Amino acid sequence: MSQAAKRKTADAPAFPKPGHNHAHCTKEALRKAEAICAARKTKLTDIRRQVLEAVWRSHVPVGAYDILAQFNAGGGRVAPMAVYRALEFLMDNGLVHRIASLNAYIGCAHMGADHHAAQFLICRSCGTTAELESAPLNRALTQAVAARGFTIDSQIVEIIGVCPHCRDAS
Amino acid sequence: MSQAAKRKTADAPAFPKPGHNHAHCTKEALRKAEAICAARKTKLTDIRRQVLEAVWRSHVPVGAYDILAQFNAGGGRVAPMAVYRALEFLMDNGLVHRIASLNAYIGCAHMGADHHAAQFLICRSCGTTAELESAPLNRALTQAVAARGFTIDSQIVEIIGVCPHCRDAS
DNA sequence: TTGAATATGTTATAACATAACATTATACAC
DNA sequence: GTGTATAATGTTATGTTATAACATATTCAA
Ligand SMILES: [Zn+2]
Ligand SMILES: [Zn+2]
Ligand SMILES: [Zn+2]
Ligand SMILES: [Zn+2]
Repeated sequence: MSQAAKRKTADAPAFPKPGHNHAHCTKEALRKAEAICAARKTKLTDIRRQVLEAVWRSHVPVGAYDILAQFNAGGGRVAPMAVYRALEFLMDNGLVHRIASLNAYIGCAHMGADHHAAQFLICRSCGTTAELESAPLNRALTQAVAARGFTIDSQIVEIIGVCPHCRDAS
Repeated sequence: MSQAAKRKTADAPAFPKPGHNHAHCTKEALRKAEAICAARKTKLTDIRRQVLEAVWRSHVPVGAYDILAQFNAGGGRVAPMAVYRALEFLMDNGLVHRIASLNAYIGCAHMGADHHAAQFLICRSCGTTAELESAPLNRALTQAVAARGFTIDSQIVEIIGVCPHCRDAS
């Protein structure tokens, strides 16, 4: 394998496939979340874990009220605040991202990498959303912003399009 | 002037200054909007023009209900739908952009350039928001996305930070 | 001039998010 | 263990953003 190919692969992990073993994604996410909270001495309480699990049900961003509906499906009585507070905790701890263009939330695919500067690919066909993580893109962005004399705090990068699996299926 | 400096200048137009002649910005925007609508054979009706003017009151993105409040300040009775419909028209015609991270709207700084793929710098201090328009950034983004097998439809790029004027003032 | 398309008016409601304050749980010093 | 401070959750209400559905008016061309 060439160096170029290696770099490309490193920059471009696979887009989540329709039939993949998602139980594994979820299990890993929960495991890492426990580890991160332990390391940070923050508490992954019941409701926070449940919200994290709800967010990891799939690779499609989920709305706060969708999570709420899941909780209350069996006659529960959870209030919106509880969900929003859990989401805030999870975002503060780098376990979940908010997708601004969808008003929805998704599990962080790079827990522990300490990036509050994620970039997303959002399939408008299946909804699957993946983190991009491209070093060249980050460099270009940093440079373009600096050239304008602007000091960057945070960023929202959400690319809407069609994922490879939906493209191949059509 | 060197080629490099020219390129940099071309890539990095000035961030809107606090004391600039904003009446000129507004006037130009309205003039271009008329021209674009004429060319596209779409109608810049009264309410649409008024919403466009409201959006151009400053370089700070404005919320739909803020626009509504302006209209109704003198005892008017405009409904939210009217504002949202006008905004939809203006966005469809490339005259206004939505800032997803703020749920707010801003006049397009490059009318006629046919870019539904704008990128924004948002000052968290003064609120001033400018379009970025960086060719290297666009190239990096296109390439990073293509490397993932993703077909891009549209993008949301919003960089939050501190503008040069606020930085210098602090 | 009449019919189709476009634009606006009107009412209601959906969808997303936070404020404010009460209560309960946890941890830690004493 | 007891008190006490902090963190977490519960509860109620409300704020904010956006759209659905249907009625009416305007425009424009055949
Ligand atoms: Zn998965
Ligand atoms: Zn897809
Ligand atoms: Zn101006
Ligand atoms: Zn500023």
